[in-house]
Amino acid sequence: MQVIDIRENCSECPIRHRAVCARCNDQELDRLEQIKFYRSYEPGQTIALRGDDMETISSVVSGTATLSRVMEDGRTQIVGLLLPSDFIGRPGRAHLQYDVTAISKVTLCCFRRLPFEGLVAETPHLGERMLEMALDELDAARDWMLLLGRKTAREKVASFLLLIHKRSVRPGGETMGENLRLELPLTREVMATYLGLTIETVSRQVTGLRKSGVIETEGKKIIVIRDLIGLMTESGDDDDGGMLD
Amino acid sequence: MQVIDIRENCSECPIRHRAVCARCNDQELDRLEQIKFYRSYEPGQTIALRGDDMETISSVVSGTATLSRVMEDGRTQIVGLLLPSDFIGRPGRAHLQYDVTAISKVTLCCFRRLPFEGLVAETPHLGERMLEMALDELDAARDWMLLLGRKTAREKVASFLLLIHKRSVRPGGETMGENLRLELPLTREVMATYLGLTIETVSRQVTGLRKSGVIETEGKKIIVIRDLIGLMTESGDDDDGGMLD
DNA sequence: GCGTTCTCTTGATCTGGATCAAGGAGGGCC
DNA sequence: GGCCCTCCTTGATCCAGATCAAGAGAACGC
Repeated sequence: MQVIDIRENCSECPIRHRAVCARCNDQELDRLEQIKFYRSYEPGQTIALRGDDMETISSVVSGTATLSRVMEDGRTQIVGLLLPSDFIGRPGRAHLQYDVTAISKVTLCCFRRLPFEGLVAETPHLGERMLEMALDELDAARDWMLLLGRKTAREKVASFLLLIHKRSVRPGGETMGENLRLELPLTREVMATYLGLTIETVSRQVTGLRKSGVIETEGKKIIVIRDLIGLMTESGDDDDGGMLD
Repeated sequence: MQVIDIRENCSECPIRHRAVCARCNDQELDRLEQIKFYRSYEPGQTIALRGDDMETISSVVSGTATLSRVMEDGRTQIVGLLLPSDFIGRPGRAHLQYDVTAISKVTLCCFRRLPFEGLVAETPHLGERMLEMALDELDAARDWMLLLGRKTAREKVASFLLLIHKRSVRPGGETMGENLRLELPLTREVMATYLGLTIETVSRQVTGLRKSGVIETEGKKIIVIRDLIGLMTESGDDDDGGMLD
């Protein structure tokens, strides 16, 4: 792990309008800017472990990390993917509940917890945004509960590809809606751990989706969606994908 | 559904110190008291459906309700149990994401959404408490993801009994820690829908736990925990059960 | 260039939990 | 009391996905 000295300007930050600071005005942003610092991690590196003191909380600026829970015998479930703008840690709790691991090169924008909590108390925009983000994550977690509890392996893999598609469209909005070429930020193993499957089953289902013409693969990490509607059908979700407002 | 006219006194409310209003002082409570009203529902009754306008948000005062997600072909996953003090609805979103169903007689303490949102904006204690509750629910949802994705049927049923045990101890704290006689507020079918299992598997696992001496049953709804440590072992969780602060 | 290593794919077999199919056991109601 | 009706239990069988096993690429170091 590396602490980076360069203090970049918040107003040019790539996650400025989606992160916890999204609603802050210039003055509030100044205060955050004064206490922030950056850290970065290499692929595979542990960012934090369950039970660790959470002295700092942070936002993902770039890269992908996972939030996971491990049973004593080693069985592991990823309970959240952390993509740019996602938040790590929670105010008011000193210990982390999950393991956090970088799966690509990750840069975090960090704050010491106590000063940040003070700022939240004084800055309604920050508290509101934290609540909104927590509720969005709660909805995402509950959707994932449906996936884990009731979907078939095929539906799980299709749903996962749609999730990556949905999240990869957002950043700049470029070529919006037709960004059908996905670069998976995860290995098959991470996918399996997220989907509640084994690596072999994930591999077979990707092959199955390819053979049925819904997707194409280029190497291991690139998936091209050939038939978005077909993929949505395979995912078992009702068309709308939920969320109208 | 029945709207109840009697305006009970908040300060004597059974969920006063656990619900969304837990942190409010007397003055704040007065303001809430002015806009609240009660509704009650019979077992099996639908409280709200996915996509409904959420004109009111509410807290569960008594009884048990479920939050569930249904696939087009009928497969259903319960994504949350709503016990007394739990909150239904979210500020800032007009449409509900899940179906809400009463599974016993349920009484809700309701607020119209827009006035409530106004109050949240002016009452930091309310916003803070909402954030805390949302984050607690997020942790619970993530723990459930581990259960759904990785636990065996036996572990799921044992974990469920421990969950009910944990939640049934809290209310008054009476006979704390030794409240080993559980009255299940759910049928086997609801348990199965919550655990990502079928009703037959739940039944077999309850029988299995009984035959191994960990629990005893009295009729269908009463479970007596004979060996709490054994039940924890069967649940597959590490001993501590997490959460130290 | 060429092992070495890591990840992914594919095949064969096994198994936990689903599904299909009968009862049993209360409990409410006349 | 007796008859439904609902919920639960138990047994028999099936099957999706796990597990076990063996390569096949691709990436990397030297």
